[in-house]
Amino acid sequence: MDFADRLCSWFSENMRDMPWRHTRDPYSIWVSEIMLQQTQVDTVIPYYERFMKRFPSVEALARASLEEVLALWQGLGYYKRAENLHRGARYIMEQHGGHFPVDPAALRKIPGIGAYTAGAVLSIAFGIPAPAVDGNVMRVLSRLFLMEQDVGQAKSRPAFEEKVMSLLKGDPGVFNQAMMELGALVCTPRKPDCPVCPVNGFCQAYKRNTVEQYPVKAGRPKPVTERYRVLVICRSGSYWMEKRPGEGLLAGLWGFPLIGEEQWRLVEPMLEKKRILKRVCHVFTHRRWELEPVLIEVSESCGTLPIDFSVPADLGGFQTPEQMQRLPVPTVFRKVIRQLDDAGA
DNA sequence: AACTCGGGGTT
DNA sequence: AACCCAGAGTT
Repeated sequence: MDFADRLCSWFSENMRDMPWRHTRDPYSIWVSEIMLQQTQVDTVIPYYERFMKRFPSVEALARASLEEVLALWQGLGYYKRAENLHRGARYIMEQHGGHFPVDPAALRKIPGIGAYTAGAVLSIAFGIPAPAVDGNVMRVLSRLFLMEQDVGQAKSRPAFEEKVMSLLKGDPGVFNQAMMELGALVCTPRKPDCPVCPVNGFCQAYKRNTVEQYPVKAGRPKPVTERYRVLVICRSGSYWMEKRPGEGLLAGLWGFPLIGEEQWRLVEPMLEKKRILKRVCHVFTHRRWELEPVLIEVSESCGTLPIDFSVPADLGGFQTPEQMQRLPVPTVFRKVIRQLDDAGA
């Protein structure tokens, strides 16, 4: 039995059940792969179920509004993925008559499909031998072959893709998924379970007892802390929310106005009804927000606040709790809303 | 090549 | 607290 035989036979007996493993429909595989980018399987599953129920086909997704797609995506993170998925559906309708191209170069032109996702769709949906190299696969390969390339660097990718192709045999979709499953269940980042690994006989790092020295990866800088006051402006039971700018962090999502300390010092003395809520902390990959929410009650337009209440309704407005529920509001602002609820507001 | 872009699970 | 996750796009 060679490497692929052992790997795939282990996979057939140990693979987890996932909704997208019951189909080879390219649209279904595409949606799952986009959601799974930098996101763990158990986190994705409920989002995937809801998404496929609402948008069962490329046509259905292409017809939808971006707002509705973002609303289903809220809480999943990396919201550009949702925008690209939506754009991609319209692109596939217009450029390919609603059918997925079976060609690698054509797939790569679809927004949001990069080297990994193209390989995943080609192999899983179409059975084409193509490398699908994600973080799991790089870790497995680096241990198998003592690969010293930094897995965080783009220039390392070709070496990993070559190794995959040298091992690939049988059904490419099964093989690629088996490699990822091995990385997720056995060849884990810390404390890998080498004694039960079906391919430990092929693993050079296991042979030398250096498994935990792989993969090689440069460290990340710590998130930078930013502090803001959050203006939670209440007018007769509704709350002021704004659509964030189209670029940058949490682009296009809805939230409360954030102001720095210096601006707060100008506004704070002029406010009558205010109430400081419990601090909210939220960590992004490279930033850490420490938020101090301030509940402010106003009757009419409050000129002392640095807010323009006369913007178009699609850019900002007073929202009832029910309306807030339907808007795409990222987790950090949901945390603020939670403090509001806890405070009995 | 480096930076940006979320949120949550694990250890 | 550190690390990682079925990565891609921009600069």
